[in-house]
Amino acid sequence: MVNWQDIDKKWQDAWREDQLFEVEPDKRPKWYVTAAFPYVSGPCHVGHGRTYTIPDVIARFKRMQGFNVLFPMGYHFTGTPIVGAAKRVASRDTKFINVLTERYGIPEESLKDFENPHFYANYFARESDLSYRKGMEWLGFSIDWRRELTTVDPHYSKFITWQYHKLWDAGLIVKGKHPVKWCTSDGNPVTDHDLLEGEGVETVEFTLLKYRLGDYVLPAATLRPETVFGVTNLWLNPNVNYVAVQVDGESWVVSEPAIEKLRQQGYNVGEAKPFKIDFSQEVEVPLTHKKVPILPAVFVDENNATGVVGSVPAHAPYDYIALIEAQQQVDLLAHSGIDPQKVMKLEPISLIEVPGFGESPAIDVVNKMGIKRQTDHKLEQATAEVYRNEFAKGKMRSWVQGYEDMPVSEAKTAVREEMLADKEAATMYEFASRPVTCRCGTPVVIKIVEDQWFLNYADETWKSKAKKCLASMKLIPPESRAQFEHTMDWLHEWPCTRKIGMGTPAHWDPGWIIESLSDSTIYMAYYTISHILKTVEAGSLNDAVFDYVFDAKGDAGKISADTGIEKGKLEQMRKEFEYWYPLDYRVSANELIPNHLTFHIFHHAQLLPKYCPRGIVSFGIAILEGQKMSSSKGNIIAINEAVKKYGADTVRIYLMSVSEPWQDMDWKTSEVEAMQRSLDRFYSLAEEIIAMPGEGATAMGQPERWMLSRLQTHVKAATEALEAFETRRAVQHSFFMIMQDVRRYMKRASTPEARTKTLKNVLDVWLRLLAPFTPHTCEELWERLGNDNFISSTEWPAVEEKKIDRGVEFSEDYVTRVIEDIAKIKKVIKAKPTKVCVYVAQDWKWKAYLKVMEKVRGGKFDFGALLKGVESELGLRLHKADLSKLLQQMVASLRETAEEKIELIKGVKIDEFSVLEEASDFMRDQLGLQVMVFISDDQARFDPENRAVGSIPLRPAIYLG
RNA sequence: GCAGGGGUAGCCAAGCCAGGUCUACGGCGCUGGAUUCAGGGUCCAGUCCUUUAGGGGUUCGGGGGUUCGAAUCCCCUCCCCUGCACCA
Repeated sequence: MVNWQDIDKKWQDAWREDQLFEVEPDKRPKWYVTAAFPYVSGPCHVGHGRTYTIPDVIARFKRMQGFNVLFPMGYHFTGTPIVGAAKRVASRDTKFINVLTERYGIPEESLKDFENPHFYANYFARESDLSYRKGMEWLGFSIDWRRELTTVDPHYSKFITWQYHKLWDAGLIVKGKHPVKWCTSDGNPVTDHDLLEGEGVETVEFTLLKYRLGDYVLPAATLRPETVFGVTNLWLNPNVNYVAVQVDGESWVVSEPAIEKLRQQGYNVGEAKPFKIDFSQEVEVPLTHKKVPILPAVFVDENNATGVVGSVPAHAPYDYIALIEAQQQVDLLAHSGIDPQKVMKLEPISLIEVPGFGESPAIDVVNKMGIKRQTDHKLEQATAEVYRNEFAKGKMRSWVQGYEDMPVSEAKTAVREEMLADKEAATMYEFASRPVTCRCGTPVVIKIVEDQWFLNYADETWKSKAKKCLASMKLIPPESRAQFEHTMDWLHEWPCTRKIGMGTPAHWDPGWIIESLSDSTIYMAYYTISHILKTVEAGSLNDAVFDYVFDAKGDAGKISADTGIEKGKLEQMRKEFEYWYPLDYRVSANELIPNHLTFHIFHHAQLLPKYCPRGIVSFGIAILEGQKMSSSKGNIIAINEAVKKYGADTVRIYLMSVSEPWQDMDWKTSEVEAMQRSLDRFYSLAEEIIAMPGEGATAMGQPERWMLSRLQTHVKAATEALEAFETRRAVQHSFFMIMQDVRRYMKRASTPEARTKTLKNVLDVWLRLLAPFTPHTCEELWERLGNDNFISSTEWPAVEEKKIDRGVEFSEDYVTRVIEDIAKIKKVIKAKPTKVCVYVAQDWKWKAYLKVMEKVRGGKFDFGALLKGVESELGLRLHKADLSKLLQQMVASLRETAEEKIELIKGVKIDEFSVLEEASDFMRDQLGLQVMVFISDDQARFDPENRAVGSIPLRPAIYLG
């Protein structure tokens, strides 16, 4: 058994002592990669391990290719979750405390410290065994730790201040209103983490259509303002208490719960008085100015928006059903003073035309689903179906004045805007589903925050710069480009400040803090100078310093005099930045494409326009035994546990081989254990090879040429794979496939001397191919192989094209195929054979075969002509029937053969007899049978059942006896 | 709804862009055998059905089409996952 932990430590120490990964600009070409720094709200687990192993593997690969590689790391402290977690500790949230104490082993008595967000963050950033720093060190990452940063470092804040000065000056920061989830009891915005129920619920924007009743306004909430043309009546719930209330100088009638919502959303709301609904009255529809009745309906929910609903039965299943019900019980309605005549006269008014539906989509769907009552839950589904189809495929009917034939998707905003402009409508936000409740138990409302600061990603000039940058970038996987493009088109103002959390205050309005997705867009540039900044007083940093470093503005001497920073340091920083930038690859999760990764491009395009990033790799998510990982619930495997149990290299190579970076990754313990055993086996095999005596020069036989050809095939494939970040494919070739080939070769080698020489040759290349994945193991074996340098800084194996021998590989495949055929027959027959005779096709059959090849490739051909041609050209005296049968077999087999392979067969001109002769010992070992090889027309052959006549090229006849 | 991704044998998963070498890489699991053999490890073999001579049949979400030939190309359809903003 190998002691992985000892090997890990030995080499991690050696790399550190040698400062192998602490890099400075030099003559070599540079290669710069960063991964999104972790948000340090919990332990470093195997999901993070995967995220950071990918750049490390590529960094190691590039380093071996001769690049000067920079791979830095930092920690994200900014934002609310860390503060939120600290708060949960302070409030002694039982569930959360249990995770911390029981799952993460934090002693009860130190919980007090965790109430401090800084302590909390630091604990998981670098202090504890669960920390990112330790996890990354234990995995052997080739990080330049001198450049480590956190986003609350005073130096970093200076950098962010510079960044936002530039954005401010460019006019890209704007002020506006913004809806947030708000707890009226805490008086604070709430994040999803703060919710008791209603996590992930979306906010929808209702249009309030102002129906008029004398001096009163009944604001009916709708998501579909364009249907105002089809209104037949208004719905109010007779069981709901409505109130009259002054709203922005008008008298609105709404349900009671709506009052507070309107107030939070910036309306000037006065005193509320009870309002008695008089169902005998009629209201005036906005825009169309039609008079319509008010009818009672129980489906109207007082908690949804205003509790007032307009009725469009032709296009809303709820409205249609409610209307039918009303018409079925007009007598009852009469008690409320409603004129039955009027109700009976109401008819759905269709205003939208949808292909595939009749006059009224709502009626179609209701009938199809067999819905009879307004309390039927299927109405939800029916509504969704109608809305979806009308929005996607519908257009306004030609009678709708001003919107004739307009697609519904356009009419929706157009009608809304017209009505808003005429003050016939207003806006109200509401949750898409309820209830939404704060942890404190209070219902959450939507508040419109005034004075919110936004980054104006809608700015067309900025957008086009970003798009130009994107167009020049390499994206992995390529499919992500569509997503980036879509995001760029759709992105508009992004709220860039927060009231709570750690971070850098906004210089223009210090009550606000730059939020976390806005202070992490160009920190890759900061890494290039981070280690030098650490030797400088944060207080001495100003915009001029950063302008000089990042934009070559100003004079180093003058800046030095103004700030007291040594001129040499300023120049060194400028040099570092120029050398390392632009960034070669940014690696991050694909869920960050809609924000962080796109922001990264935007900010570079604006602030460092000469240094557009060159590429982005987007990862899939990580799951654990099929379950979503969650730090706050403790459903994770910490790096620290994994490394202790399996060793760094098993974890690394497992993470890299289980799926490609952009696919989802599932950590499965049983497979990790299998991986560890494989690595164990590899280690013993390597030791065995190293211990093989001597290395005398010797002739290379067919098996040796095959082995070296296969090796080169794998070198080539692995190199191509790593260039494209395909870690899984690279491991498949570098580890598993070479292993398979070596195993076969060891049984096949022509002489012990050739075997030793070949295997040592293979091992030398093999270790280098594996070094990016399993660097500790490879260093150890590299040393044992007698090398005195680090494998981490040795050369990546070059592809030796001339050793790739497709002919040899084809011959070996042929041997394998023959063995398989014999084994198949052996399995199927009853008797227990002791020997096998193999009869390979004689010369004339090959000639005929090549001839068939010519004919078959074109598709249809004249078989009779072929038969005649072969017969006369080769001067054969066979029975026509026999020849015909053979040729037909050849045709059938060639028909199924790919063009490429046919070319190979023609090129190789394999000598079946000598190939099988040479391999006969191997065949004997594999089959447990004595093996004899004959050419089919050999008169002296042993052939008791006259099988040889049936041989065709590449498909020898076989006799078992 | 919008955008993106995906459905492959017991499970995970490759192949699909550039149609034939695909019963379909690899791994896990399972079965059998070997091993100075502890039911562990390692090694070998097998793992859709069927077959006493290398054969045959049925498979790649469902349906249809193109082709001598389709997991791979085209059309339709069903289902699943992710993101959609103040959450990093």
